[in-house]
Amino acid sequence: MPSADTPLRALKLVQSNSLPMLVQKEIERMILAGEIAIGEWLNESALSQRFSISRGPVREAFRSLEESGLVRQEKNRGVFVREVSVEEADQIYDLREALDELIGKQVTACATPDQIKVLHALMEEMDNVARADDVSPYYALNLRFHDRLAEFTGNRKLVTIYRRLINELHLFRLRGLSQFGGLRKSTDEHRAMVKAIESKKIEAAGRMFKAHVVASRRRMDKAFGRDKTS
Amino acid sequence: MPSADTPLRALKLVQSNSLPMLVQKEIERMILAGEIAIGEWLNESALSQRFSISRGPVREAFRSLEESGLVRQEKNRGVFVREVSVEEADQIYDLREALDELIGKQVTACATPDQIKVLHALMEEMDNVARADDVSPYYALNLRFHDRLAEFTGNRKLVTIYRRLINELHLFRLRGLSQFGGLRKSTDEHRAMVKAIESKKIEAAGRMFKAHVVASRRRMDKAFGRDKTS
DNA sequence: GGGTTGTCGATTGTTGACGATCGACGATTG
DNA sequence: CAATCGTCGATCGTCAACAATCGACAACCC
Repeated sequence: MPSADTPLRALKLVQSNSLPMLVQKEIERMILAGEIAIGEWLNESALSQRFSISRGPVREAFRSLEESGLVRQEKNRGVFVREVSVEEADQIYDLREALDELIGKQVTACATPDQIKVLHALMEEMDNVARADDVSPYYALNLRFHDRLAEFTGNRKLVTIYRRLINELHLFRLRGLSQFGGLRKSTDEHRAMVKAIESKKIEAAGRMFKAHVVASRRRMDKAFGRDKTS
Repeated sequence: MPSADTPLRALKLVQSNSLPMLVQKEIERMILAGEIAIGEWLNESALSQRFSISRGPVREAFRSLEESGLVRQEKNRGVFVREVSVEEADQIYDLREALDELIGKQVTACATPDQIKVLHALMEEMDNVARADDVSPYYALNLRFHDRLAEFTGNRKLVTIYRRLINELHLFRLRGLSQFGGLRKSTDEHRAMVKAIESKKIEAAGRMFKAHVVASRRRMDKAFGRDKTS
């Protein structure tokens, strides 16, 4: 949390963040936090008034958000929070399988002891909330866990793409509000993944990561009451 | 080439394309065609005057272009065509390996005879220009070939991501204008890829596609005079 | 003369206003 | 009474003007 208490920090903040960027981040936060419902219409002037700015920066933020897949724009109608269909979620999972496999391999190849410590710490936290079957914080921690893994590859483009996909999947999950459980199994898989990283077996880690996504997709399918026997 | 000769087409065109979108596409074209140099500064008002519109739509187009990775924005300074570093190109190739492997597998799993025909046609064209060592048209055909393959997966998100990566790689290539040859080897690999698709061997196709990216990266490294012995 | 500081033109950031378009509501007609 | 058409309010698309910021050049001081 970057607090702007000192003038120095405030200066850097003002220099780096433009109005449209700030608006973009705030709207993104609102969408991901569920403050704006899926499919809901985003009123340009209402938002600009809410932020006490004009419509220009809001429109620019909309363009960024559209490109990153969070909203959809209809000409002369406005922008809406995107609704991710089942088919699309499926396609995203296909991508995640490939990307997570890559993440597993790359992290195994280049992870530092410090980074592995971070992973262990996150796993411990997740263990705690999983024991209490506390889905909401578990979900957040899970996101952080996978995000860190993506970061540890050192591949910034990968991180960007990965985050966008996760965001869109989040959009899909928000439709059915069930957080589909399987917390214990998930933690077991995480443990196996980190173990694979520590053992420096690149290919094995890749398979492990991919398997985790596959299992994760299965859990989701189950929660949404559809079987993928094919 | 979508000609707007009939009023019906023009209507659809006007309805779907907004000014910012048009500008975005045009600037994207200019960048990829090399009409604007790498690192070059994009003058907001100059562009708006050139298109006979105001600065608003241009600014919105900039936001989209930034999010898609073609330009970089510096606050109070303007936007510049992004310069893709060697490190970044490397990272993109890592991603391409994973994505192309996925593409190979998925296309093999679901390609229709018609689609395979399209691939054959493209390969034949490439053969012709390769025989003449005509790099420029070969390059364009190669892009189309891979783009079609991505499309044939039916995974729209994959297509979007793939195209962005290809665009950024193109940005990198534009730095050193050498189109790094190896045309014959490239066509051989393409033939092997399509053969794998036709034989319906999913895993083999995946490996073949990945290998093509690896070889392609090697050729680039060579052309840029750096060895990857590590 | 080297370095610093003030000033200026150019460009970006932001705004408020105007015209165009859309969806909804109510009037009209068969 | 139902279906269609016209009108109206709300919202989007676009624009032109204003304010803030930057880089460069020149004047100034030591």
